[in-house]
Amino acid sequence: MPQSKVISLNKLKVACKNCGLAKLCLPLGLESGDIDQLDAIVQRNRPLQRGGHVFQTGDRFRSIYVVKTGTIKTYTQCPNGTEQVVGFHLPGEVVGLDGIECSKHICSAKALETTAVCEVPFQHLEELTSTIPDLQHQLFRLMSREITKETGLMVLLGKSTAEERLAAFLLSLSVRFHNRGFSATEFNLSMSRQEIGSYLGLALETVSRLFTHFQDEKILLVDRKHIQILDMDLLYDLLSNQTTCLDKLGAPS
Amino acid sequence: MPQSKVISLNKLKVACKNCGLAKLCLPLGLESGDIDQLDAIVQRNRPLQRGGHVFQTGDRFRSIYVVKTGTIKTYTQCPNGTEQVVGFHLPGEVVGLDGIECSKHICSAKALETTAVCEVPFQHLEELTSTIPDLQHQLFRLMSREITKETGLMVLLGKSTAEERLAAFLLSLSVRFHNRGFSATEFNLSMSRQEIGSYLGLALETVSRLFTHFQDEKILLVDRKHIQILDMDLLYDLLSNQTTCLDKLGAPS
DNA sequence: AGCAAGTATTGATCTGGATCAGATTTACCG
DNA sequence: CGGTAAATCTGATCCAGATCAATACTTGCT
Repeated sequence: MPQSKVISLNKLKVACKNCGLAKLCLPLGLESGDIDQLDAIVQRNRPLQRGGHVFQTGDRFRSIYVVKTGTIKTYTQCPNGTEQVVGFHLPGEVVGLDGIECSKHICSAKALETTAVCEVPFQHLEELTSTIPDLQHQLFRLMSREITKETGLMVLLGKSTAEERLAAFLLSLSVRFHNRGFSATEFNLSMSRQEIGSYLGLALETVSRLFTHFQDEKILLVDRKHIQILDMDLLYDLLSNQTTCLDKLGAPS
Repeated sequence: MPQSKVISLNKLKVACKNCGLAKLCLPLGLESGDIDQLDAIVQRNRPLQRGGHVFQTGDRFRSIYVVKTGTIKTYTQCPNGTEQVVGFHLPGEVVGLDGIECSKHICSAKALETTAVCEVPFQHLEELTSTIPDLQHQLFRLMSREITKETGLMVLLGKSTAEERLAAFLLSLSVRFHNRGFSATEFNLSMSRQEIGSYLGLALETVSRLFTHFQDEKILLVDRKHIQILDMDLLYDLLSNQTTCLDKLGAPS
């Protein structure tokens, strides 16, 4: 069916094929024709405002979502009202895989800033993975990464000091930004101290103090949400007796 | 090809079809013929002695493994020599999924007692999942469960007190034993206090003291590795202000 | 602009659980 | 068996980080 040129171009522009994140995302390792098939099932809805939910705890599981631009945090709500952050998700990272098991989401996902996500209906995806072995393999790899990432965080939470946790967190962000073509040494945090603390199992005051401390040590330059890493080596040194390699904290291999 | 009756019977005996764990394992939801196909690729090697390794960190990833009898612990080694336990795996639970991403294992898996595992070569499994949608779905579910399980543990490690952690651990074991047809209130721990502590992010002394404390409170009866839960309700109460539902700590939904 | 509400910093104090140390019990093995 | 190593328990001390508290700084709202 013929379509107007304008629409075609528009579609082309947002296609997986032309997406800068393709090598971090589901299309990795796929042939051109296969990417087109994947493309056909991906839904690109209008971007979420800060605070908007991708899904919430208890929602029926229908799709997985890939962050295109912006940042997503995933979190669970405790009975006493407090929330516990379980992940921060940068462009190219998948959210919602937790929902497969019970056909409903067991955490909530909300945008920390204006954020665009690609929605991939899971039933369609499963049909595709049956016929495209490379896609199946890539989905297994993404899920496996999710597992290793969380294992790494468990180790970090189980054993490390506050200093080591924040260092690991910053280095993880640094590596992930770098892999997405951004600076490894200078970036903006899209999450609050409170959220960082919740994620790392620390009080927000401790996070704040550590930023000050890292600044005193000339490791960082901190201006509110803006972070500049002055001495990458010192930051790495803080992790020297950790198992936790950065690839287990969200950096792709 | 005809085979002697003895061998046939023998094979039948260990077939997935006749395995009591089938409903916890890969065959869940599969039709009879499909189970046979799965069965054909499963390798059942001789049981491991206590301390024997299923795989070690850095090993090339070839297979995933399902515990048939016994217990497996997975752990990582820190540069300073200490080890960090990342999981305990009971019959019907899968180990090795972490290896998919980088084609090598990022943790080690060792038997805590005499343990039999079913080895499932992953390449063969991927070929099968392409042609058996139910099997593909079940594998996705198992991986999703792994993710939610670890998320639950992260939350536990991030926020909870020592008491809450041990309570959650014991209840998780209780539920899992129960699902496997064993008593929910009386069981033997196959791991040491040290290993429990490592897993829960606690010192072994703390674990020991908590067992004593739970016994004083008439919640448990502890005799070395033998545990009897006297008051299940009190144990649950300790978790009352936790997000962590037990299904996130390894209990199937 | 000016108020209100959230967010961050900094200081003072307190405590849960780590660490250190010793005694006791249990498992292993020649 | 007895002897040695490993695991467990228990007590005493200490400290990293939580909690409480007060003060700024930011941001949005009317």
